[in-house]
Amino acid sequence: MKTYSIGEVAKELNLTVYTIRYYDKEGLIPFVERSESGIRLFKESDIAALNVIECLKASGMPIKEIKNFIDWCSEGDATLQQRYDMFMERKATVEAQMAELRKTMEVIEHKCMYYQTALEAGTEDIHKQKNIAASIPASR
Amino acid sequence: MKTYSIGEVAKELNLTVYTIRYYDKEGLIPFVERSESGIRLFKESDIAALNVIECLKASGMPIKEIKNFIDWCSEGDATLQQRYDMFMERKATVEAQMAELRKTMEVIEHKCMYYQTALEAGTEDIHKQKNIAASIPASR
DNA sequence: ATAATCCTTAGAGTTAACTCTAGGTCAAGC
DNA sequence: GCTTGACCTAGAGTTAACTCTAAGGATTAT
Repeated sequence: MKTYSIGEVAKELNLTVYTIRYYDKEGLIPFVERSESGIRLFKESDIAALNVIECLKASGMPIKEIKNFIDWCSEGDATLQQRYDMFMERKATVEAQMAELRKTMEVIEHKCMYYQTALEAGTEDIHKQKNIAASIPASR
Repeated sequence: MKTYSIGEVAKELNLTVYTIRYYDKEGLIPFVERSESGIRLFKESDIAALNVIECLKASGMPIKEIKNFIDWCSEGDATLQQRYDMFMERKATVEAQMAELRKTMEVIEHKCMYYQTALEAGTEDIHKQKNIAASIPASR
């Protein structure tokens, strides 16, 4: 079976070798086998597992919680429920993150328009005028 | 004009007073005025500014870059172009983050289904069977 | 066979963003 | 007038996730 070196895996996953060794130290990839001389030999399935780890990381999960999941995987079918629950919870947090990003985007888009208008006018005062203008009728 | 204490602002924005003081230390809120005895007096507009800061933070912008923006704001109309460019760039990065979150979500949803099937079968082997089954016709 | 370029470990250093502590000052209520 | 709780600063401590260094072993290319 073909295997890959840590450098090859790092390049493929856009990680540094330091990061992969750090993940190993933290117990995220206990399944990676070694050559007689101690060199890590990554199988295709190990790379797939690293991709899942990257996905969990992208979902905002801290390394220690990812380790829990990896431990559950090693424990077999007895932990299927935990793993299912974990992914359902991940789904909920990612949905929440998407909702927050949409809110953030709204504010940013509003600011883009604000500065576009200000740029066209050559001054930010154009926005302050709005309120002054609105107050004129009352002052008449 | 009504003002608010740091504690009131912290509660309203769901921050700690430590965090707000830290932002002040980092130069994010130089416009907040003080009482004679040195106590911070937050105006409504200061709270609005903190909301923009929170928005930039939510977009993944580091504090030091947010400070650049705050400095530009103090410099007036001469920096309108920079500020516009900055928000346009923010818009692009938030769009990229949304795209990545969508990818992450796909993987997670796939995993949810994977574990649902495994739970129903009582074993993860159900997924390994797929490949074995697929290889049977060839082995006949 | 020897240089270059991988790989290994243990452990120290870095960075961002808080988070807290110590030692004070200040303002409101009893 | 005194206690209580919120405010202040300077600076130390924490945490997560890397990131790198030192010292050495293995593999490949000429």
